[in-house]
Amino acid sequence: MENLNKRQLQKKKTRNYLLEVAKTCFIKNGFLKTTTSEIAEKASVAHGTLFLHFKTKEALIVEILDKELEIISHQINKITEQAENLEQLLEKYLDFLEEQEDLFSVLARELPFYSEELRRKILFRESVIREHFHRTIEDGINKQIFRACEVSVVVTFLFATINYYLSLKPIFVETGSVIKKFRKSIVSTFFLMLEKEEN
Amino acid sequence: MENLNKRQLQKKKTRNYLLEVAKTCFIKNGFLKTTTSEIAEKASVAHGTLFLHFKTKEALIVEILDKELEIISHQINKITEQAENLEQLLEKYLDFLEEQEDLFSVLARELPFYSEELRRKILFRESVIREHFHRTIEDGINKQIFRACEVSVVVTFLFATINYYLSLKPIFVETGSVIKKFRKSIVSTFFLMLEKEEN
Amino acid sequence: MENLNKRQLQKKKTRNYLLEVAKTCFIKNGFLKTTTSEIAEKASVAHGTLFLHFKTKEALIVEILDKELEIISHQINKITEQAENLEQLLEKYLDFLEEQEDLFSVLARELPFYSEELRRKILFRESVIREHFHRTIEDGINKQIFRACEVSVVVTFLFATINYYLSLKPIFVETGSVIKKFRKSIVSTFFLMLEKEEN
Amino acid sequence: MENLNKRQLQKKKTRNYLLEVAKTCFIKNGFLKTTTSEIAEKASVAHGTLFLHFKTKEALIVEILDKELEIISHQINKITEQAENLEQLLEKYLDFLEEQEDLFSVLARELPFYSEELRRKILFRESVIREHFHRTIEDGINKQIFRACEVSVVVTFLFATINYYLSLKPIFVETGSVIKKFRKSIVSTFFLMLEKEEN
DNA sequence: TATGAATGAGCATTCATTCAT
DNA sequence: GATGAATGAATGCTCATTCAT
Repeated sequence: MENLNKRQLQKKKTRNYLLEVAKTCFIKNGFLKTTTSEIAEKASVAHGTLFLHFKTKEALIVEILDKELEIISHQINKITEQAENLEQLLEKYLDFLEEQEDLFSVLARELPFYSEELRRKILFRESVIREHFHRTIEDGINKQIFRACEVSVVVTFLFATINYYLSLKPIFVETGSVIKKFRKSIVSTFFLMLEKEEN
Repeated sequence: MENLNKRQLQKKKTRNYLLEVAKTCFIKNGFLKTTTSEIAEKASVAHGTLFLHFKTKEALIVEILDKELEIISHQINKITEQAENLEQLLEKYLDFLEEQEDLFSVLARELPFYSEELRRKILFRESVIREHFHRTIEDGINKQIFRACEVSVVVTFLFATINYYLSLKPIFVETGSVIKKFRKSIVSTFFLMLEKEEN
Repeated sequence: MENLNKRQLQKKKTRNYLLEVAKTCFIKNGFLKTTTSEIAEKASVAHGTLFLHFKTKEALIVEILDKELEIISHQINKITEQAENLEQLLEKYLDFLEEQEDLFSVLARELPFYSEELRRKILFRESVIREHFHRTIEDGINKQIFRACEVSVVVTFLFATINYYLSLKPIFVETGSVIKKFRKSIVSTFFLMLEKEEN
Repeated sequence: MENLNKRQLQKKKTRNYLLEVAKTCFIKNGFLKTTTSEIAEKASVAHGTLFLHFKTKEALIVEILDKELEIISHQINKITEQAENLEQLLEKYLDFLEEQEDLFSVLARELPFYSEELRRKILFRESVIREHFHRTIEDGINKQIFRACEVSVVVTFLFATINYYLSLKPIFVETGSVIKKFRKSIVSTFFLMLEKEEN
């Protein structure tokens, strides 16, 4: 019994280590340019071992992103419950992106090149978050705090802009966070689309 | 001497033809997926001939985009000269993008993967039209037609959104133009950031 | 002591179960395409357990076929005892093949790829039934029922033809039995070699 | 012009050399077990060079077999014209097989494992030859030289038997030709199915 | 100058077998 | 005895680039 647990533990440990190493590689060179043998070598396991834990390279990517996206999904859910207004929601979302900025930067760049399935998964997770924004904005419009607008397009403007900064990160900052650098501007400009002039 | 000129002429002709063919391939599949032998074959020249005219695949990409960017520059200048107000400017810019949407779609997708040099060149051309938006908006603010705002960020929101639709074009439309599909929404939402409420 | 016996019993049970499962896999995809991990998975034992019972994949094949050949031998003996003439012998042999056609189809296909040892074993069992055909035909010749001929070659013609239909089974039938489909033709053509013209 | 010819010549030379080396490897180890890198190594060219001349391993196999089968097809056509009777036809066919026995031995063994396409091609060539036999036998029946029979099954008995000896060649002879060894028996037994008793 | 045959490092994936637990 | 994680050599195939002709 204990023996079994030890084994399972060891496997999970290796698996998690591989995920960790792979994530580092992916962040450094992107998913597309990272090779499976590179990951195996950096993790000091045989090349074949990688495929024991993950059926394909694609599956490995999915695993990493699913894990990351789920975390963010959970945390966003918490925030939506806690966040009392749109500004708080946006600020918290930007906090998350900033924390994992290197990963999301790669994602923003490479998304159009992923397989249909992977793209779908990523966009689905994003859409969940988008929906929170959507609802909060609609709420504000109904309460006449925000101006009437095409809500989904407004949300697209926001996500597109974040995506833009992330994907071109190396152009905007030599080191450090792009989100941090443009956070204030993003937030204030975003609210231009929503706030009534007298505010 | 005349012989030499003839040769040079022929060489230039071949070079231009190669650029033309390569552009077609590029638009169809993107530079990353286009192979040098594919271009050579479609141009009916030897594979090696390509490397006689262009030292590397990267150099070929640079050359094509340089040429294309020249044309784009001209057209942008025309647009900026003709447009009498911001709305006209934006509409004409979108007309222009729609005309060459396949090219810009590839560019939007692949930009982050190009070399620093190439990226800089492309972004420089973009900055020309951007600047015109910038000036026109500032004008409007000074004339109190538009609201006060961080002009450069507002412009980034616009370009980021256009970029977003272009880069994910296959997701948004099966066939036809993304720009056409979202033009109205883009324009009206963009002006939300600028127009005073009573307008 | 009793404990040990229990263990040995258990081991034998597992071993037999593995043989059974492996046989199923073998019949479905052939030995060459069947992987050891596939067998282990289907038998719900660890991959390594397979190699505890059978030193190599080859040894496993040998074991399975040995067991199967034993059964076949018994049935062949039954056939030879019951059959009163050549026609009955052939019909009963074809019955037997039809019953286990999937197994014999794989065997016919893969025989040339097995190890010398294994091939010898299989061919030895075949030679038992062959011999019976041989004797029965010789009897017929002596009794002047059949024509004079090289008996062993005539028998080879028969077994080769059966083997041919079995090994190319998927070409001859989409579903169902090849033996059934060609049985009549095989029988009548086989007797062409033996029967006197006036028959 | 001459330069061009030299080039083309060199390419054809390499190609033919690769075919030659590949054929040797295939005869030695079979198509299935021979690897592309093994062929390349033995031919002293880069691994990639193989794929310059032959798109896939399958294409290489097809090429080799097509070449061989075409030769035999042509020669068989000649013989049919020349051969005045079935015996001559069969003897000449066996001559061919004997000449290329090692290759046809591999073919007989591996045919069931080839891709649908390849199998089709091989069986098509064989069917052309079969047809000659078919027609010649039918002729003989009409002329009342041969007995009435299911001609196609009789032909199958012949080809199946040849196939059987070829595929199990290593069992029947340690060295030398199986066809040679069993030629006489095959011929005489085959004619048992056809000849009238008084002949 | 133009050619195009040749290169060879690189890729994701498979699988019988081993061995520490 | 049983496990199953780990191994690593091997596979068919790609493609930007080179260089002898």
